[in-house]
Amino acid sequence: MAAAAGVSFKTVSRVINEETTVRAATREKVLKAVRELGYSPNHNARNLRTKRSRRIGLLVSNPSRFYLSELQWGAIQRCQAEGYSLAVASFDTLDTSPLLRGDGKAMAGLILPPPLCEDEALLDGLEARQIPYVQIAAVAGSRRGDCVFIDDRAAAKEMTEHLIAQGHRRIGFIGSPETFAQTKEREVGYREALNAAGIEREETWVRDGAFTFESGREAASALLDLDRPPTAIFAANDDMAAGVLAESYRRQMRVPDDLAIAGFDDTPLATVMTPALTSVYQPVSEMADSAVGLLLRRVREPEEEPKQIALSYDIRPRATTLRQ
Amino acid sequence: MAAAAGVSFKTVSRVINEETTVRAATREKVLKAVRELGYSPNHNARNLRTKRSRRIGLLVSNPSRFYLSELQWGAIQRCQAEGYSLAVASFDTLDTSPLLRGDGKAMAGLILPPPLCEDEALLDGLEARQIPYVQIAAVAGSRRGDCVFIDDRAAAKEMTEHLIAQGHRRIGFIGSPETFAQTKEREVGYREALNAAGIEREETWVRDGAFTFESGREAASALLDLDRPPTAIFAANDDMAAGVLAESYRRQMRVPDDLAIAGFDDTPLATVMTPALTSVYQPVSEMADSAVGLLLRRVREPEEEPKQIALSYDIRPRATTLRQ
DNA sequence: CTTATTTTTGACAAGGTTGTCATTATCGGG
DNA sequence: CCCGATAATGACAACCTTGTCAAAAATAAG
Repeated sequence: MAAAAGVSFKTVSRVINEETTVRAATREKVLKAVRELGYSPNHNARNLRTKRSRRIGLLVSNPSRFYLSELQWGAIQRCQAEGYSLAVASFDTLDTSPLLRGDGKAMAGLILPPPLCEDEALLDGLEARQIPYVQIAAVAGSRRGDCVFIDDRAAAKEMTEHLIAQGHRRIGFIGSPETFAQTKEREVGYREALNAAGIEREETWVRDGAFTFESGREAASALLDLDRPPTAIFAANDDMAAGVLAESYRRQMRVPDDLAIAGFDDTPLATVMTPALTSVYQPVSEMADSAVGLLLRRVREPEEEPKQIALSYDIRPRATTLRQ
Repeated sequence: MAAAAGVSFKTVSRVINEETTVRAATREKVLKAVRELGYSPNHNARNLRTKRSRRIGLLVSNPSRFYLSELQWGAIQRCQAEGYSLAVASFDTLDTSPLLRGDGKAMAGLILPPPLCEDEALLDGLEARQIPYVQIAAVAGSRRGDCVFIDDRAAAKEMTEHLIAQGHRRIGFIGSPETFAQTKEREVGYREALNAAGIEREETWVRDGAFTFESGREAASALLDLDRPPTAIFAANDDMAAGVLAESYRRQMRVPDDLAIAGFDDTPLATVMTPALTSVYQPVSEMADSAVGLLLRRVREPEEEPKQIALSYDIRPRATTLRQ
């Protein structure tokens, strides 16, 4: 390669790395040879020498989270634009994850979607090894480093307000057990909206689900069996909302007239259901883009203050809450 | 590291690579030091020296393909089990894809889901560069190398037979334009089943869709507007089937009594719809597992004959076709 | 046209690993 | 207990880059 251009391999290196100390004529000569030979630098040798890597890792623990594929797509786009590549790995424990073994610097940084973004032990381990990371959608209390998120509480509050605006006073909520902080935030938003509207909330209106269609259906069944059942149900994700819809069909209730239904996440499911599901849209691929941006910033400026970026959500009212 | 075990770094290398020429006592000594120091080999140095890579690339062009996330999950599991890592990249053209630049051997091999698996130019390029690849779900005519697939034609035939068994004689099909080979295979299976059952098919029963919910709904609308509309509609994917269901709601038809609906792919959507959608299940994560297996085999034995693995599909009859 | 200064280029080492080959340790047999 | 054969280990080079520093070339100044 160097021979083809009639220069030393060091000069080639300089051209590749866009150093300024190369004469224009020489640069042209090298670039021409690069094109003709289809040369491109060896990543392994590069990374070995510089002890840096141009790879970003996306750590996943639960593939069913709908937005992983969209998150990933966004991350890929940005990574490639920046000359990085994206590796995806499933995460078991800090020690067994192959991404964290290797020479530690196998990855320039890691993207941590929930629930990993709230795994204290993992974050500790990463900090100890000085591996940059970005938390995706971590809740307020657990934002330790760079983080990208939406305000789940405000979004849930706004959605509940939407239901209230549709004339509902008895509104059920299907959430999750204590351990899922993000869902708990959504529940808090729901409560806040009811309080703000002066609606006296009954404890029986809130049920725990398990994020699945079936758990949503069961929770809906319990809610609708109440003596004075809710006229609207807000589920903390779309799958559970789909379960609510299924239960309303079973009971031959009309949606939204007998029962209004709202979901959260605005998964592809929402627009494919019949009637279409009112839901909260999150700009997932934008989140991914920002996450990669934060990661690269930290790679370049390791000592900067952590930055936490709130992106804007969007209530998407559809047929399950809008009377015609 | 070598010092800690009291041996040369070469002996450490031998232990790590499980070479047989190390005495048991020495091996133990080294392994102990490895554990204590949390040592693990530097991938870059390794790959640099061996000119091999322990990374597998998953090339994607269209993130909306439902099964990508499941395919990927299966691939990750197998890769990690084999000590490989998985990189995901979006593919534009052969020249611009960063996976193919680099020193060519940046990847041990590539997984090509549709429609990339049928991109002749891409396959040519990979063969020229001697980069191993596996085609996922390529149709019969375009299986050039190692390939993992299901028999789309037989599956569609079987699904159509299921509809016939439910008493349907007028069965519509929503497919795709000529260019989507896999969908065309499904259409052929559908035709075969009708022929085999002695049903005289009418040309108007087949409509082209665009894989989306909305295109499914439109195609269904056209089919149901026919003078003698079909009593069952088989859509070539689940999204379009969901569109058919939406249209049947709009027309206040009862499913499956007035109209039976079948989909293909058995996406998460199928079980979350109401009523649940009859669909064709593909063992996607098993496909991914096999694909990685084929890739590793080719890495080890580059000259072996290409192997083409047909995996078994499964008709999943649900409420959209089963009368109670 | 020469010298001093600055810009551009090249030589060499190093990064952590594996392959090759030489050396050392161990074992079995006399 | 010694010798030869075999098993285990180590020394050194190489993989392809980049960082450092010295050398060469170009430019400016006199």
